Amino acid sequence: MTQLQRRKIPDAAIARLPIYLQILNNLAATNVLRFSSDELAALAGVNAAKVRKDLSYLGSYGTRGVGYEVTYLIHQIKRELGLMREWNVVVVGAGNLGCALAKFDGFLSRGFPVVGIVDNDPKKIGRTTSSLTVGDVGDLKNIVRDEKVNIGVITTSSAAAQSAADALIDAGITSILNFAPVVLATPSSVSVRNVDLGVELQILSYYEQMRIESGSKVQSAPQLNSVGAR
Amino acid sequence: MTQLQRRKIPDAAIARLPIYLQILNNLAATNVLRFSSDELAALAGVNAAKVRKDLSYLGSYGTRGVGYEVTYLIHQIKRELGLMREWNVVVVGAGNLGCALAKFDGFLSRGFPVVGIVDNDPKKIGRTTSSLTVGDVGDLKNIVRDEKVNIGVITTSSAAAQSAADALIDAGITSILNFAPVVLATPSSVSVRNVDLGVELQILSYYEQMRIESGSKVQSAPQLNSVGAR
DNA sequence: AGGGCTTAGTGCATTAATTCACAAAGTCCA
DNA sequence: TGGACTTTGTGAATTAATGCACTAAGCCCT
Repeated sequence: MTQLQRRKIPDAAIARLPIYLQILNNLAATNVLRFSSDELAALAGVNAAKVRKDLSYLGSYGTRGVGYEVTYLIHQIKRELGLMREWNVVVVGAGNLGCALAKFDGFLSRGFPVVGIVDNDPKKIGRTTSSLTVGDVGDLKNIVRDEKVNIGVITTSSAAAQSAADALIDAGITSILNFAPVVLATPSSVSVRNVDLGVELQILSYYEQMRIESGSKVQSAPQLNSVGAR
Repeated sequence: MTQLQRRKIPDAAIARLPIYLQILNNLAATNVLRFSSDELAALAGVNAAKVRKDLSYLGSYGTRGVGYEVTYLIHQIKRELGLMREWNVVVVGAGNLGCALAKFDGFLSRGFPVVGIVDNDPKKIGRTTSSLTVGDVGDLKNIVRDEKVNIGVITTSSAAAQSAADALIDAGITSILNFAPVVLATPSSVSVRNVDLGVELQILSYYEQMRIESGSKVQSAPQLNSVGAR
């Protein structure tokens, strides 16, 4: 039961590491060599103690009185997050959003090349978007095998999302990023993260309304998303 | 200091209400009249006690031994989230993602009509996407005033995101949905929510790597996002 | 060499969120 | 009418996350 599974890093800390990484990459690009927990905290908009605690989960890579080395920490965070390699992505659903994501260079630049895009609509299959041709969702299994896909992105309508998830899981995918506004039923061995743009706006509207009702004396929304299903 | 600001609902609960709402809308569409906390919990993938506690923040709207009424609860959640009205949205950044979002009917259908899209690139200004013409980011102030914009969506490059945020804030916007992978510096009176697709994938990759390393005996990612900045 | 300064690392108190578990309140049917 | 059954609402316990505040370490300057 209690396997060692490396170190147990709290989920909340894991979710912050990518943000630190992004900031450190910026620092590296401007030739900054070192940083302190205070500096990173200011840039990330969090508490300095939290930064130190988060980084301490990676190991003791700082130097007291000095700080942390930018490039070394980048390396350690990438190692921890599994970013020493690329993870191939397939997009299911070739609508507006799916095509935009397939072209989106933010994926490739962060080590997540989109190697395929599929749809179930014969009118869309065969179209070319950037360097990819829309495939048939029925070929998902082959695509996953041949292109060594690790992550599936669902950008179908909500009606089609569950069968898209089923197809991905059937093809052996265990990590899914879901943009459809539905709660997917998946085995617990599969990781799902939901990005529901409507939900985000609705959360904003709650805090916006609070501000309006109480004469703007109200605190603002937490920047965290918490699509708290499952 | 201690103003009554309505009821104080925990942030974590607020973030779940939109998901319940989405599920209840589906139930209503299939003519379901009532539901129990157990049923909603199963559909949302959460614990039943959590559902009851979350709903209890809205008031005591259930009936013991029976459950909750679908349409009545929909009404209450919408009231609480500020969804009894529409909130107008402007998109800053008319790239792939910005244009896809401007067309995205998931915004309008949930009460967030996109009433404008702007860019700073003269080559993009004047183009028409769906029913909108790309405006000049310099006109943001006028657009916000004339179109009664409540929420700004940033889909610029990361380099341009901060100045986009500054322009939105200068125009009087207090709610921002940010897709650029940077931490925005904003006054605390402004609500910012970040959707960073790269971050989501990196979180997935962490759990995917865990599974691979420890022979797939590892729990999966939390479905919540926690872009824990600020 | 040593004292002052800076900053990481962390134990501990606090706060927030979750979950349990049970009493209260209602339905339904004989 | 009454008793079995269902399901809410919520105190209380538990777990997770946060943030304080102090110790330990290393740098720098005289």
